[in-house]
Amino acid sequence: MPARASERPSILQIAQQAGVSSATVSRAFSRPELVHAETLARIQAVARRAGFRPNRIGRSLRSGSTRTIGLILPTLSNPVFAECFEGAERYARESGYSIMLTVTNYDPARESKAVRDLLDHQVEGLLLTVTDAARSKVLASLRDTGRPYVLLYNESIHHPYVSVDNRAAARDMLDHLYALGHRRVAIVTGPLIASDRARLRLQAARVRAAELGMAAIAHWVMPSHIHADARPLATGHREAFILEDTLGRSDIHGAPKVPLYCGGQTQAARSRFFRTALTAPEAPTALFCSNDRLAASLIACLARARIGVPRDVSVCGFDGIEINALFTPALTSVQQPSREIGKRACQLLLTRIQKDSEPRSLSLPHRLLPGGTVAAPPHRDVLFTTRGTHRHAYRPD
Amino acid sequence: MPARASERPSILQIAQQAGVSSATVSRAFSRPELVHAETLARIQAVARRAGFRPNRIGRSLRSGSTRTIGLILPTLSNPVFAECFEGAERYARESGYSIMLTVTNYDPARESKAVRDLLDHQVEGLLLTVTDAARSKVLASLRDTGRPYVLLYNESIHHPYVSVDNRAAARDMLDHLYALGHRRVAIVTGPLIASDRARLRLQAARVRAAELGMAAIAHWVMPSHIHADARPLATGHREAFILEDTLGRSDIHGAPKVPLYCGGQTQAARSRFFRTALTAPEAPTALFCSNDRLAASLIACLARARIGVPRDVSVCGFDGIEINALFTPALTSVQQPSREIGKRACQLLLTRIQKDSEPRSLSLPHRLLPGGTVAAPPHRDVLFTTRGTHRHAYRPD
DNA sequence: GTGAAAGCGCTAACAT
DNA sequence: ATGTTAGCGCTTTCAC
Repeated sequence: MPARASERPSILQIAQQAGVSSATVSRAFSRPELVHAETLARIQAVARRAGFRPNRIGRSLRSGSTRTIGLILPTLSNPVFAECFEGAERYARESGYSIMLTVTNYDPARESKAVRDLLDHQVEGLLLTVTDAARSKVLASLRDTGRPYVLLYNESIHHPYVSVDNRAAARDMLDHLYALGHRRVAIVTGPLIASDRARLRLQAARVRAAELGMAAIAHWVMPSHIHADARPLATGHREAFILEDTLGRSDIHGAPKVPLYCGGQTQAARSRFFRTALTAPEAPTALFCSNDRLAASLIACLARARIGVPRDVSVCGFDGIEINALFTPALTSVQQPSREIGKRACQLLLTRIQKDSEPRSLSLPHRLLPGGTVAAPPHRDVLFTTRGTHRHAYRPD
Repeated sequence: MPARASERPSILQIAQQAGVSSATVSRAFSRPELVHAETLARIQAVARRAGFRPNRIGRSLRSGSTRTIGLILPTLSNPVFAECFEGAERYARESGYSIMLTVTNYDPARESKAVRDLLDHQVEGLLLTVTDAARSKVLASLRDTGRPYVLLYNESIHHPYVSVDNRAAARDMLDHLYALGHRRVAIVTGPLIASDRARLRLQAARVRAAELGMAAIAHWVMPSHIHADARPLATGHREAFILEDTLGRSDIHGAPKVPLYCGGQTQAARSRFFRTALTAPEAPTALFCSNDRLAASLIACLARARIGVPRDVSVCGFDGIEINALFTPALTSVQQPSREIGKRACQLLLTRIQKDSEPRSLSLPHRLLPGGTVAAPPHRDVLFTTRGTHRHAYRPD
């Protein structure tokens, strides 16, 4: 019967009851092979009876090692990060490490505070996704502390990271759209385009569009309340987004940098916007969303405006979360190996912690997952007019 | 410029540089109002320059308080738990507490290990969801330690919890189905029916069906690979599930307790199963799934078998996760306030920690969220035969 | 308002 | 194989 919390025994009481020194009890738990079998058994018996387990705070203070790592993610509502967490957590647990986790909701102030808090807890390393690695003050100071850390999803030339090649992934999606006949594509993001990944993808997509001789890519911004973890757009949003290269170089492509704000606060206003924007002469035939949640929301939004996907417009996302396959039609996306990103980042981090090795980065392969939401562009003259059975309804056809 | 990790200064060096004792530096950080303004400023200046922040391991050891709580969840891939985490984490963070998180994948052995590990880390309390609260050995021993803890989602008469009233929620869904004309309902679960919530809902649904004069509720078990976080069914699955009342009473209702295993490993086998099972004379007209992810998988599965929802069969879930609204048609479900469950549980826990108060439980209100996947039952003679435009396709009608 | 001193629970260096 | 000793970084009396 274990003792109650208030009476939790220390190593000294166990030592006395077992008739040995505290050092021997310590060895019995941390390096049992150094202790005589009989002594070990006696200590274990006493410890079990008393409900004793070594206090890791004491151990951490003395040994200087907490066997704990910190994890900082924007949110867990997005399955991308939830899966990444699970990959990292599993690897950490199997390596004997515990995880302290906090979320930032894409707020740089929270990112800074989280880093400080976790360092105060003496985590041995940090795994984190920041909104914008290039502009993050806290990342620079984290590097200066000498504590190992690895970025998740943020590609950066100044910090170790594990990610996919966002530019290549965006290019692949553009190629896919081009191959199907699309020549006018818009990129759709939430108001959180401060995210460096989204910017990287947008920029690479624009370069690729130019290379392929496609029309310049427009940038549409969805209002925040469609996208759960978004903050409101600042007023004057048309000026709010100066898209820059996250890796520090300037955007060399001459495409328009001013985003177009999509619709207002009401469903009716958004429906009007989409019906107008998608029937204009130079309207995009495909909408490339910066992530899958946004893509799913957008499709629902278009459905309410009676705009069919992919019949009237093609839609694709980014992330390749598992739920995509359960939509009808399945969402076309670029899959990131999120679990693997978490796992490999944790592996890199633990290597750095244990061997004090050089920081390294890793680009993991992405995969284009074709779904049913992207098809050849429709002829303009049948847009919004023809009626018929939808190929992808739930019911038998 | 902060010092590198190896040279991280201690309170003593700061004291020396500031010309005060270590006690004063300590006060400057933990109770600054006790320190003279000038002294405080001097200490802060020195600390900033040296990059000093108090080591929380030292503080925890001395003060006996880590300001950390442990969180144990089955998985974060299910948005129910991800949202719950966010609710708890936010409340904890705003109260000055950090969180150590681990997942168990519904494995009781991992649950036990997680509790031990977190207690070793001297967490001040524990928030956890276990597979089966009534049978959990580790919960009983956790209670004996005297450490505060609150269960999430597990309703239990022996432990404090925050949950919805699972029986009432299941009854409400049965009433909803009944009102629409359904008289034969099957419950569909993953192989993880070891979950006490799912058992509670199944049992309450059976009782309600009897009260309403409906046919006895059958229990279908989906094979594991449809449901991401499931482990394989043991062989002899037909005998594997003896459904018992989680709260300790026996199941008084005489409905069949042996579940029916749905289909095999291939899509073709499952399609065959569903087409047969749903056209039988006494076939269910509605399928009540134990959670929303399962319901979404099932609908996709039925679609592949060319069985329309809700045209040929109605389907509903449990949890009310946000993504439900993005399916077409939207998934009918019972909503649990997951974020609120996390928040309130954390609140209860911190109260217990800070005031050493009595353990209390909380039943939060659920809400039936009608979607498009439940409709009046079809006439048997039109089942699988009529063709036509689906009301809920993405494209305009 | 500040300092001196003790010690939280443990481990590591050294001694035997 | 085990004991002795010192001390990790901090907080907390208790004194002044």
